[in-house]
Amino acid sequence: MPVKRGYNDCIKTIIPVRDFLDVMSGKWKFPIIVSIGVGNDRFVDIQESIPGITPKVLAKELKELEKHQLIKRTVLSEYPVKIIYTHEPYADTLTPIIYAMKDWGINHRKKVIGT
Amino acid sequence: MPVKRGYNDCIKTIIPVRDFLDVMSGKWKFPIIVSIGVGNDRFVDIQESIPGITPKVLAKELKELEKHQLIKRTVLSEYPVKIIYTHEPYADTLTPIIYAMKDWGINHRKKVIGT
DNA sequence: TAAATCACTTTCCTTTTGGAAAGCACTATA
DNA sequence: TATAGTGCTTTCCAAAAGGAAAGTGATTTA
Repeated sequence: MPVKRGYNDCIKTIIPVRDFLDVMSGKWKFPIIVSIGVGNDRFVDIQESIPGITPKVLAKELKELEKHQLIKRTVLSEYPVKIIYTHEPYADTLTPIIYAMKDWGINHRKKVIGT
Repeated sequence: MPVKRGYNDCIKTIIPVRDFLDVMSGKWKFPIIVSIGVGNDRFVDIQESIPGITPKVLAKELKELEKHQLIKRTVLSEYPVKIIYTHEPYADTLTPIIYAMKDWGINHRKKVIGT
């Protein structure tokens, strides 16, 4: 006769992981954070540093990152008007995750090519 | 006169980060990996351990994770027929990322509630 | 007056993701 | 024969994400 089974509770890990994903999911947010992190602070510079991103998507993602207090938008009233994007300190908390993803990606590419 | 500007190259980080995202992006893959990791090996157990997931989505994501050699699907010919899902060793390479995401999520929730 | 620069915005469209509800195939037991 | 358990699949649909291409508005220089 079948033994009664029951699932193991993992909600204490799943909830924070999903909190993280709610903020940082999608194809573009990490590339944008990385680009700003290396010093790209202008819209067009960020755009050119990320292959394939369109201005529409970049504008939308920048707004979301600003909303979550990961980046700051500053208007400089010079000519031509400059707008610069910089990291808020909170963005630095993502650094360990970025390195972990980067390491995984490097290893994964080796694995896939090596197969 | 405007100073010539040029973007900083961050492609060596962006490429591996995107390789990672190509495999692991989406709302459900990490929760599924976590659930299997704590010992849920049956379809329905995994389903019940992840709030909100539907069987359609779970089936699709399990196939993708299997394709990427992160989990293994094993058929046990008992009655009733059992199918169990277990981690491949490769799934363990995600552990540091899962902990980093979890820590970030816990801290983020504190920050948001505390505001 | 025309052109250039910058930082986007707008429109239109396709693709991907997610979700609700029901159904199906198999086997075994009552 | 009817019912139950397991692991899905199917259908239909809505929402979100992504992309191509062109346009906008403010300003200043030629």
